[in-house]
Amino acid sequence: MASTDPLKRALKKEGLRYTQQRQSVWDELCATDDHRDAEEIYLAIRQSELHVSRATVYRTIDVLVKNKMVRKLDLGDGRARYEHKMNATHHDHLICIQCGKIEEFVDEVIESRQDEIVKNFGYKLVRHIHQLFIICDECKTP
Amino acid sequence: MASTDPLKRALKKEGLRYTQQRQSVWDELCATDDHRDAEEIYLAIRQSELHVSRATVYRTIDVLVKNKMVRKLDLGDGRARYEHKMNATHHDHLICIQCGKIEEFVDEVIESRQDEIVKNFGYKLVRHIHQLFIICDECKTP
DNA sequence: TATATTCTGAGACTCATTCTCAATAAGAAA
DNA sequence: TTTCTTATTGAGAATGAGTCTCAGAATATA
Ligand SMILES: [Mn+2]
Ligand SMILES: [Mn+2]
Ligand SMILES: [Zn+2]
Ligand SMILES: [Zn+2]
Repeated sequence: MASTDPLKRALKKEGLRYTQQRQSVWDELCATDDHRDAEEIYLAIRQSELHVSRATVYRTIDVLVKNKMVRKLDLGDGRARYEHKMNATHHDHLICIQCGKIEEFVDEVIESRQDEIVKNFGYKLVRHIHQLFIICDECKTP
Repeated sequence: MASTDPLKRALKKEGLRYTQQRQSVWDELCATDDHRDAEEIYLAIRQSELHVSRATVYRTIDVLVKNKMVRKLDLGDGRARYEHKMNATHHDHLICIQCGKIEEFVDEVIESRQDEIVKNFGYKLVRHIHQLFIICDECKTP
């Protein structure tokens, strides 16, 4: 019965126990499609009755990232951000350098070009980071 | 006579004084084409007779980055890396996830595709980060 | 030379993240 | 269920890159 539950499946695979805390971290990450940092996840869970520590939030996120349920983003502002990968396809990000707003983009031309570049070097692409920094409409002073 | 010296020109423009310490940081950054962190720059200068503090290394690098003489890179390993931009054209990086080796690439197709993506959103591209993580030949176990 | 201003270095500080370890909870076994 | 073993948790200490402070040193200006 646990095989359809991605959290339980991942924990079993890792030889880890299922706990309320781990469930709450995963639930909170899935609650929005935002790109939030660990503190935001921590505070959101604290809003509810459940008690979770920062350490547990970080530790659980690590498991989720390792099992490809969550993506970790480094947007250059000194703290990692996370987004769940439930029924999400690969995409990269546009970031407003003024307000931090994040938008997503996909471009097949770039994706295949990346593979080609790496192939020309004789390597294999493991992963990539592609971020476009812009100034969004609200932040543009006319 | 100072107008041909990029350091003196930048310092003048910023209303800052020319000092031995600032010269040494710039010299050390130009000494190699590597992508080094602040500690490496600091230690390299210390190898010579000149005394420089970490604070001054960081402060000087900030001035150089602001004046586009040096590029700051965030390769995801927790500390910033720097490369001088003397007679260097724009490029992005391939990084070995095993040994950290860095190689450079340029791709005009990707560069123009980026502009197009951003234009479709109605924005203007300020800067971008594009990193391809691979496993290099030496790190590949056959 | 005298005076005003900027720079510098040592080390304190910040802040996200990781670590420690005693108390607690999960789950296997009985 | 109760017991027993082991993993998990939380509080706060530790870490580490980078920043800040401030008194003394250096530089520019008069
Ligand atoms: Mn996203
Ligand atoms: Mn480079
Ligand atoms: Zn904005
Ligand atoms: Zn390698």
